[in-house]
Amino acid sequence: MTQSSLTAILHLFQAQARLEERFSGALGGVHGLGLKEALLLMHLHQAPMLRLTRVDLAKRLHISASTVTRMAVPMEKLGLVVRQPDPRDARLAYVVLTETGQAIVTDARATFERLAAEVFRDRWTEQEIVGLGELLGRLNSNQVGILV
Amino acid sequence: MTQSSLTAILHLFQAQARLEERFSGALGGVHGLGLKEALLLMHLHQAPMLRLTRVDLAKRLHISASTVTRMAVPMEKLGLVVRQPDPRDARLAYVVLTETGQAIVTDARATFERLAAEVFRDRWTEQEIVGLGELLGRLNSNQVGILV
DNA sequence: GCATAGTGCTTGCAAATGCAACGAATATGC
DNA sequence: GCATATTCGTTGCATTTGCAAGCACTATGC
Repeated sequence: MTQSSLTAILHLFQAQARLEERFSGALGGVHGLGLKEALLLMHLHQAPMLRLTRVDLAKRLHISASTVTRMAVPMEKLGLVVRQPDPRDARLAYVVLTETGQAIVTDARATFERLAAEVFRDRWTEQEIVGLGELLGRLNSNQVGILV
Repeated sequence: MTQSSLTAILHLFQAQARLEERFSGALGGVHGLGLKEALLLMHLHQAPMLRLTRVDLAKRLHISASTVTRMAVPMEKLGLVVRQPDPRDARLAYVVLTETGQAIVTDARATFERLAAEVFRDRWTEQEIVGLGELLGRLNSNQVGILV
């Protein structure tokens, strides 16, 4: 049991490292977005009112709040997101997806899907892909994800 | 097919982010090693003659060669690894695991196994863990991993 | 053999990132 | 109500990291 657990975890780390390289390059080339920027937009895309606070984003992306603050600046300048203070709680500053941002995120998601399909194109059956997704999903069962 | 592929990839990213947090914290607390340092040592541990060149390490760890150079410095000072030039090719500088390093890597691997087992402790059957490992292993089939 | 190309490693520099401290605002305990 | 604790967001600072350039060495083509 401990042997198979270690195997699974090490393979997961290895797989992620390679996939991140692959996705970062391709996403950056197509949309000028980094992988992390794309994931941020996708989180906003499936959030109620297309918005999330910065700490909420930080938790979902597993990065620090300061990084979210800094990532948001250039994305605001590009018009992908807008800063929106909360009228009830003056501490909160939502990051809101704009219409431009929605268009970009739709595009980025399509690229994501294409890249993901490529990963499994050879030697994978639909059932295996679904199985992998379900097992990994179970690992994230107490997490907030992008998927609807 | 593209939908299930996307699901699997997004879950993989999400799972890795959480596991990296978990493992980084625990490994650092126990051995004073970062996750990446531990993985570097584990790669050396299963390599022929307990050694690898810096570029080889970089490829296996999916980091740049300069990062390997810099990571090696403090680990040499701690006596975990030693620099060993190749007599045949003066360009090569192997990173060699010392006896101290072997002891540490054995320890770190035990910690790794314990942490990995914890991840799956609840709601996972042995068969599911093995299945996950095999599917992820297939994603890495053309990669050089740590596992023997 | 020699010129050229390629490889391994290091270093300078810039970008990214986390941590801790801070200020502002809200929540809590009494 | 008020004092204290907590939360959110930002900023300064240090650390980490990759990229590009450079140096030393080796392989290749002729």
